[in-house]
Amino acid sequence: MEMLSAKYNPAETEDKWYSYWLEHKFFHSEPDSREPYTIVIPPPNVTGILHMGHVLNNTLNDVLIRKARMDGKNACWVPGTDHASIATENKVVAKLKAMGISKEDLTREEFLAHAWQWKEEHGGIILKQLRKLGASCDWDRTRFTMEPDLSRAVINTFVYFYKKGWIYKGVRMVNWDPEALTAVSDDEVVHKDTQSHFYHLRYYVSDGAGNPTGKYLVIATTRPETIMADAAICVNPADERHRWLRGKKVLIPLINREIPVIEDDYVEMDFGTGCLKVTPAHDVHDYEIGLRHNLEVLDIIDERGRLNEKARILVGEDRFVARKKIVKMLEEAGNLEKVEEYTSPVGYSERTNAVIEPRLSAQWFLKMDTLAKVALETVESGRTRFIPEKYMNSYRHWMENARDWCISRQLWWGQRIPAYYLPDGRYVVESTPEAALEAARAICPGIKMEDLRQDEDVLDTWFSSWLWPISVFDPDMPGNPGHKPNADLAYYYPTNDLVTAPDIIFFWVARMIMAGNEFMGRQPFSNVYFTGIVRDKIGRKMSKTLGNSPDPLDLIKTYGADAVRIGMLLCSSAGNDIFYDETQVEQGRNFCNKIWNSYRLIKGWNTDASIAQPEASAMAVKWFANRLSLAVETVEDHYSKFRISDALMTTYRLFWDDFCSWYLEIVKPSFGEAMDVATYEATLGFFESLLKMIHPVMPFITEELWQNMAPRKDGETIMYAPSPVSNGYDASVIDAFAFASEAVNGIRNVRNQKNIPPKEKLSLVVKGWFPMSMEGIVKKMAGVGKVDFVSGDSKVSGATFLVRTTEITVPLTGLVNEEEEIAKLQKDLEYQFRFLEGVRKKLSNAAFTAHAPEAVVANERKKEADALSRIGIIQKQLDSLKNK
RNA sequence: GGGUGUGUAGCUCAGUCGGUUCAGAGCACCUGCCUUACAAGCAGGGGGUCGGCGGUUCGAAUCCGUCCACACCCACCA
Repeated sequence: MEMLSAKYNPAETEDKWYSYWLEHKFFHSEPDSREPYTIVIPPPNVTGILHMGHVLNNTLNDVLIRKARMDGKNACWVPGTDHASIATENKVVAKLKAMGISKEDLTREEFLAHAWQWKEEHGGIILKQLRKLGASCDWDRTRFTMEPDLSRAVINTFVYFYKKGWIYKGVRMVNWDPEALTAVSDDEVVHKDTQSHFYHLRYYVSDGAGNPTGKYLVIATTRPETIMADAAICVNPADERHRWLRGKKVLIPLINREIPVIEDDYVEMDFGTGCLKVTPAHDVHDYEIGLRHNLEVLDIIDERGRLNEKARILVGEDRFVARKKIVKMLEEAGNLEKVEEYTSPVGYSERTNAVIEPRLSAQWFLKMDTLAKVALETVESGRTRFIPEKYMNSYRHWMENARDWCISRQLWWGQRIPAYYLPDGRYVVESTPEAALEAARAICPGIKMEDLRQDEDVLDTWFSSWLWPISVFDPDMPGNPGHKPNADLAYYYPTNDLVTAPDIIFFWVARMIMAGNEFMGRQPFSNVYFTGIVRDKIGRKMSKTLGNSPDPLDLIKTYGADAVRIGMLLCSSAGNDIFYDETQVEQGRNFCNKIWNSYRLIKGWNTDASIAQPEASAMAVKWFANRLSLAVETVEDHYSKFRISDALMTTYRLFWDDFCSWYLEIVKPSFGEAMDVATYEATLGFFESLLKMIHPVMPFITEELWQNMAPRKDGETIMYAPSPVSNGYDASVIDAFAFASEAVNGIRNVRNQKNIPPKEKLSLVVKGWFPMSMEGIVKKMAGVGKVDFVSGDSKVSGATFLVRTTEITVPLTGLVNEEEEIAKLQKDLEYQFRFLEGVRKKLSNAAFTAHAPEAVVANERKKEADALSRIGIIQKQLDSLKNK
């Protein structure tokens, strides 16, 4: 074989192996007799592009799915995209605007044609990008939430709930986005403290004939532009200050419309002036007061946030412009008493950042009570587990307070609500126009198709994505009349793990649990792993506007996909935000290089059957076999608890420290010499096990080396090589090696301090316990030629150090500075005395020996004995140095 | 305003049941090395009052209280 380059080159290998995997359909899954392991991707927006959050999420997904595959499960990762109605419609509107086309000038059909074209151009880019990351999705199963199949699932679901009586239409105060021209759900409103003003306005008491008397009351409002819609002034019935107003009428400034003064407990006496203007059409709470007092609802703001003709003044002005103007008018009219600076929470649209306008409109709602109750129970019973568990609390709070879900959106991009109106205003809900016509004829014989008008609204995007774990397998959705059993659904559902960000716990996770329970009678996934939010290294969220988000594809190009995956995983403990730092990707790249070069070393070795296995090598093989088993157990434990970064770190250190720095250095033959066959084969075996352990996190380099290290047939892959298993381990071997490595460190330390070149052989005098099996290893790793084991009374001089209670001396006549040696020993002695003092204090405490468990006390006694023994040794050394 | 969570080395984090020579890891840093796999490397090293205070206990990074700082979620004081 050709010489491998000194540096790993990811670009060359990644495309090659990804194509190989695709070619052999290694990612594809079909139901069979194996245990299934299923993940559905959190579908990214169809027109989105890959950002660091996706990298994190999909790396974790890929690690889990690859691990499961190597564990022998039938692993299926279903990819796909979300039509993201508001986000996508906004993008299309913006694009059309740039082309000089306004949405209003288009018919619904024309607009949708543009939208679909946009989708064809940009849709799925993100899925292609995921391939660069190594994501092993079953691409044959790729889904899109607005494809015909999944749309059918959505419509059927709507009809299902409507017929169940859980979907209803109602006029409600909704969160209106005047830019997107649609209602949005409560969850899509972001409250931000906003600097504004508190205007104190005089309302004069009417004389009964619509003329102002000299008396007035004062209200405080942040929205003076809505006074024309006032229906009453409200005071608290217990408020003495305003008793005189009872039964009076007052006049709205500027327009002089007469409104009553009413009383309601809602009004806080100590806030503002104690007088509240009630504007039922433009405030949720005012609307409720209006209902209680039977007040007129006067809507003076249009869908774009402009005053309409009902306002009588400032008609056509934007609400914020109108606010400025009306303040001036009020001031001139003498109605403005004062203006205060004021900060209050204001709702903004998550999508457009427009200030939300509370607005009355007819919307469709889905009842949440039963769905939420069952969904809460699913998580509380542990059928779905949250990792980390802390999200349980907010989940419970939300589920216990879930309000009915406003599922209609005044958009075109999405599934159109299957409600069909008759000319008389009645409507029917059916999954197809034909069925609707039939239903309509039942209540209105002779009606024709062209008489029916379908509802203009579409459904909230989440009303399709909540079906995702079911609909990707069976778009017909169980629960509907005539539904046939579906083999895929039966096999893959419920899915195992869901990896997602915590900010969509209510939008998506909770609702999938609801749909899963409703249609399947059980949870859609067993575990939900919440990732953190990816931030830059100084803690800011990654965003386009800040420009602090690297392009993942650039990173992959520079460092390689494996390195990017490692960089992401290194800093990702579950549930904590991720502070992304490019140095972590560098660390990943360095690790790739380390793996690469260790392989170059092994590959360069020649074997010679006539060479006997050196003792040190035999011991190293024995030790590493044990060490490997221990690590496998640790890693498995980490995976079982979703501690992915810990699993990675354990593997990383096993490879770098134990395998490269210790094992390979021990078995490495001198330059130009051959190696014995037994060691060589054991080494290859270890290396393969290590590659398999690393593969889920670094798929490309491990496939490359695995393919290279032995002849492989076409169609073979490390992807399906079984995960290494533990054969159990002998703790005494691992401990003996640990002792040996401490001894080696001590000797190297002496070498460093005395400036002894590495090639110069040292001799060693050992007093005390020493694992004889490790002698060869110590000799090789520390450059030691001769070891003398002597009794405790022997006098030795040189550089001395302790390993546990064993005294090891490097005899160095000439090189040892006795002053320094004495100072060092004295310092050590002091430490030992302090330590002993602490231990004895504990032991002399009667309460301690009485209360503490036997094992703890015994351990303290051992500590005492060890300390005494070490003190004895050090003192003897000091004596011999001083008496010279 | 209410709730939840976090605070351990310069940075990112682990630390399970209160007790192992427990104060750890990785990175960064310092010193010495271009030693024939790897300078993207090797060998060695320094560094923390476990956010503050108080309590429980024989014993506290760990449990309780309180305060401080930060983060997130929820929320109608017009």
